[in-house]
Amino acid sequence: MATPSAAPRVGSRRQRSAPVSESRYDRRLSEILVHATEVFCKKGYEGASMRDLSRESGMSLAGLYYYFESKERLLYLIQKHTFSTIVQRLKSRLENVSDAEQRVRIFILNHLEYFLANQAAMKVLSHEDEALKNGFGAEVAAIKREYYRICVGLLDHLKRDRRLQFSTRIAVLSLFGMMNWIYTWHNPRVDADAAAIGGEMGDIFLRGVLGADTK
Amino acid sequence: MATPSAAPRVGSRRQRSAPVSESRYDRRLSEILVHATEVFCKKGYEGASMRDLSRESGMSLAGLYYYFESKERLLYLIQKHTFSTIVQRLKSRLENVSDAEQRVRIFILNHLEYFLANQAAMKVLSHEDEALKNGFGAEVAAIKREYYRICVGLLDHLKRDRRLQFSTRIAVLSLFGMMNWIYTWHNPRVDADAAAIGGEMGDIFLRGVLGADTK
DNA sequence: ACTTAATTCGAACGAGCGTTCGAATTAGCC
DNA sequence: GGCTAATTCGAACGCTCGTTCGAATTAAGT
Repeated sequence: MATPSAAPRVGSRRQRSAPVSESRYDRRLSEILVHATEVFCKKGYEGASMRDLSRESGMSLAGLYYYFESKERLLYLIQKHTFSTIVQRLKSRLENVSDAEQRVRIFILNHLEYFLANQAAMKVLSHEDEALKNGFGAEVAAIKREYYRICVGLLDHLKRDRRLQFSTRIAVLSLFGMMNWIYTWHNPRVDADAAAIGGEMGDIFLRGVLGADTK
Repeated sequence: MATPSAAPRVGSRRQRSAPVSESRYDRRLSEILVHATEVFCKKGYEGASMRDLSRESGMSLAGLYYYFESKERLLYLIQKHTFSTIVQRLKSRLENVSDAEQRVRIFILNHLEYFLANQAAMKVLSHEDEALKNGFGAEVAAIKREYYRICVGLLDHLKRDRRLQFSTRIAVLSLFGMMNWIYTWHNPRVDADAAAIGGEMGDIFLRGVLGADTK
């Protein structure tokens, strides 16, 4: 989960960008991140205390600070990793597909699959959107903007191809709304899997925008 | 904003259900609720302190407790009032319309109009969904369920009328997602008004579900 | 086995939290 | 103007918060 590798004290940044093998430090940090994600998901960022995180991850309160310098940076690490991963997977999946409609369907499927497979992390990402201040927030916001721009690109492509007319902005944000809202209602014991839900949402959304012919 | 009227100490509930004229107490409580909504919207329920609320509303910290017995009850009052109002407005607007598609459009318009006219309150309602514990939470959840059931009813009506086939649950929750997500992106200086956005969303959503003919 | 560096922890810090209480102030009524 | 009840407030309560520090423990290299 954690990219850096093999340096001791917090604050001093790691340098090797290609970690040959995951160090002990990295593995432990990843574990903590997983537990922290669960706690942030359950109690919210503000509502979760460092003592909660300590209890959940089985490490002493002070021990946590060996791995990151503040609670805020912890949230940053979770958000950055989650978002980077979903963008990277999307890009790789889009590589071999050129049909405009198929590309939108892949976007939806990728988003929902990752969302449901990593519900806690994605809830933290969606729900704690404004929790990070200044520098931390800006970096995550940049990834988010890139992700948003990709979706805009896909829909503009579709619009051009089929000569459609609709507001790309509203369409993209509506689609994100449909998908992201899932964290408030999805129940794995009741609801279908990502492929099925993605299919239904894709049907509704795509019929919706494809029906918007040029007058 | 506050329904009760004309009793002094917190805890003792008010009785007159038809307040002839808004008492001083009610007016002051409403003011506090408005300011508190703003603060909860800006900093989140957990992130906002009673001292923040005191500063914003211009009343001393202790003075606030003359009007409600806890921070949690304050959130409850805000959520309950907001939700009740939107449901009540919806019902009155639906009274004179019988066409199934028109009724869905009214639902969307009502939701977005109220959302954009009371952005702070609706963000608190959407974002602080799980903040209330036990009793308080249950009562708000009941209103929410009623609102949800109304929307299910509208879509089932549409399905029956036009002999469509789609999952009502997914459709309803997708629609709520599209609409509620607006609190994360709407910018009054850039984006259109509720009628225009509601039109676009209604087009996408309705073409989406209306296209789902029985095979 | 010994040394050095990496990791973990108990205990404490000051600050801020939600809430309470009794006294002070104000408004409404004769 | 004086009385009563409604309203407001300063000061403090006990508690939890995020963070720090120095010492104790563990792992790694020789």
